[in-house]
Amino acid sequence: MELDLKQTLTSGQCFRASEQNGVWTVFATSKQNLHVLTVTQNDLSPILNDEFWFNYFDMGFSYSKLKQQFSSYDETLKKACAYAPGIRILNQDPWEALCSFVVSQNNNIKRISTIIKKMCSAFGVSNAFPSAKVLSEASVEQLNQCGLGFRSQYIKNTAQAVLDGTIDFEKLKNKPIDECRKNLMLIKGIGPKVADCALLFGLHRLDCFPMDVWMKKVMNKYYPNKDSSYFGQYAGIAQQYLFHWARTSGDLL
DNA sequence: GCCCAGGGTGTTT
DNA sequence: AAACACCATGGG
Repeated sequence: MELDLKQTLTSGQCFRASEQNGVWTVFATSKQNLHVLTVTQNDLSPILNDEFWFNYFDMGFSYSKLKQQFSSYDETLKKACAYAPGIRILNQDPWEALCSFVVSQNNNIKRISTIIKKMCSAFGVSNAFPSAKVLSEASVEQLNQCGLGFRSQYIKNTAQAVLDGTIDFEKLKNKPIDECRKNLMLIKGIGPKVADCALLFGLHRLDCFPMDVWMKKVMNKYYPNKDSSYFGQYAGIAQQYLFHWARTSGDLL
């Protein structure tokens, strides 16, 4: 079914999935409600038979056709697609995605997961992702308890912006991508990379092309005189294959 | 001890 | 506009 749980859930798009003895547990938010998934690679029916999780894993979109196209672009992208062909772009809650990638800055994936777990347990209702209201009202000292460090104030700024309407995810859905990025970057603590991740993983804007340290290495080495437009309207998906390959395969060394 | 991590801000050239 | 220090924190 061209969904690989491990490849998708460890590719650094979401930070609340874990595996034990082959059993995956995923926590996700929808309209401030917590969804919990328990699933194994051998039996994906909990995803295929549930409307929310079907959409979360983007099961309505054909990745195989896209991967064929990508593989004709160049050898690097072909290798990245073949390395983890079961990756799909998740449809995450916009608020949770934005928050998560504010946490991600100058940070590593394991520590991001730990921090978000602490945030959910400290500020969330029965382990759900904390609301914007709760986080905006939390003190910097309380947020620091989660290990946020210098990002505590950034989280507060972001939460406040969502509360007062400076950021309105519903409106962003109908706006051109440049306008979306500009809007998000009004907040102190949200730069181009965090904005792109929030748009790609939270609002499913597949043309967004987040440039983190790994993607900068990839672009410098393999695409020295190109930019994201080279990858077309689904550049964000190409980015995800390239990112995961670069970060975990060791081929870049 | 140093350098790095799905970066951003503020200051200095 | 490009280069740089600084930002907390844990792991290598």
